Amino acid sequence: MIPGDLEVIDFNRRLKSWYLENHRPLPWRETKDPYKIWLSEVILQQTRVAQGLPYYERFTEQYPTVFDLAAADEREVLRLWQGLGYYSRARNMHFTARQVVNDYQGKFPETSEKLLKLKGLGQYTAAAIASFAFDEAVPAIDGNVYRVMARIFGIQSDMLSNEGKKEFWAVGKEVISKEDPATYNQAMIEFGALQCVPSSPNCTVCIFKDRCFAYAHQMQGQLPVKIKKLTVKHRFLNYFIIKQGDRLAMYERRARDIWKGLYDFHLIESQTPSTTPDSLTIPDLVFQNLLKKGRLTEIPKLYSHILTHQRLQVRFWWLEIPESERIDLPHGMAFYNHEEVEGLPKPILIDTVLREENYL
DNA sequence: TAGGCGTGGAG
DNA sequence: TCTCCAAGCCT
Repeated sequence: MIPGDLEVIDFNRRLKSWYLENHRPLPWRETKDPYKIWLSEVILQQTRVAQGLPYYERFTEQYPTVFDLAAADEREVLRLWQGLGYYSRARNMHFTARQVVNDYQGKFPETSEKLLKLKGLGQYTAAAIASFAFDEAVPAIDGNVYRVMARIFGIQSDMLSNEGKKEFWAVGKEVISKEDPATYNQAMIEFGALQCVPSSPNCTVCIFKDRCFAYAHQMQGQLPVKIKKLTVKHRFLNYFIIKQGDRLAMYERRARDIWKGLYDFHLIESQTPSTTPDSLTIPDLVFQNLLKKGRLTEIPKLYSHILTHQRLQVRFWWLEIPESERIDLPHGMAFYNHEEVEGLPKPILIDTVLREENYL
């Protein structure tokens, strides 16, 4: 199934001509600036173009150069990232911007091997930047490309296993155009995104239908092979929004857990869905004290929030403290006024609740 | 190395 | 309501 030299030339010619006619005009394709290409690649990791595009516009506007990004506070970067998910991408991106400024005089390394050393850049992203910005002939194999390669070339090894990845990589190195690797990589990705789509691809109009393994064997639904075992954990979260005047008590999530670096409220996790605060175990003496001093109001709506590997059932209470009370907050918490709360990076769930409660 | 890490859209 | 998944990476 792996094409010979002549087939590779024919494959590349067809692929490139398809790309030139069909590709979407996306802003990061209009530049050779490695900084902007890097931004776009990090934003687009596990993210659809439609979702990432507005973030790319905002980031390039707010931080036109790597120096601007390096000079920003991490909190500010996370706030701009809010809603995109996988927040470690933003933290790593900020870290790497500072490294590029401090260790590389603001210039990105120009080979995939060196790019790979930077935090937040894996095999795919390093190859993408190296080929798009510096025309290095390395295959950039993302989910789209795995799918295209598995189907056309009939590669049946598990794309999520290390062995499988090696095989795709080896074939990719054979097939990539040495004359124009940048366009080859863009074209493979775009072909997967527009033509060779995951479900129900329209193969009758495909330029490769005469030489596609999956089409010949009607295995579009079976390829690529992905063996994944995902266990979804159920969690029950109980949030107390401590409010005094217009100020809310929030704290930064620092543990190795979801939403690291983002801000939320006083949280009590329970093993079962809770109905009343009385049924919760409240070990925190400071918070027990607060409960006595404040007025507790339940937000009746039960929120469910779905992450890749967790299903959250979340209940919220307002805990309003009279302005006259002088109080201590649980450890690590601080009060933020309305404007500050708006400016803090928050999980989308927290932002949604504050909007529905007409606070934001 | 396998499991953790968000959010939103589509079927 | 459920499943899949979308330009993956880190530990």
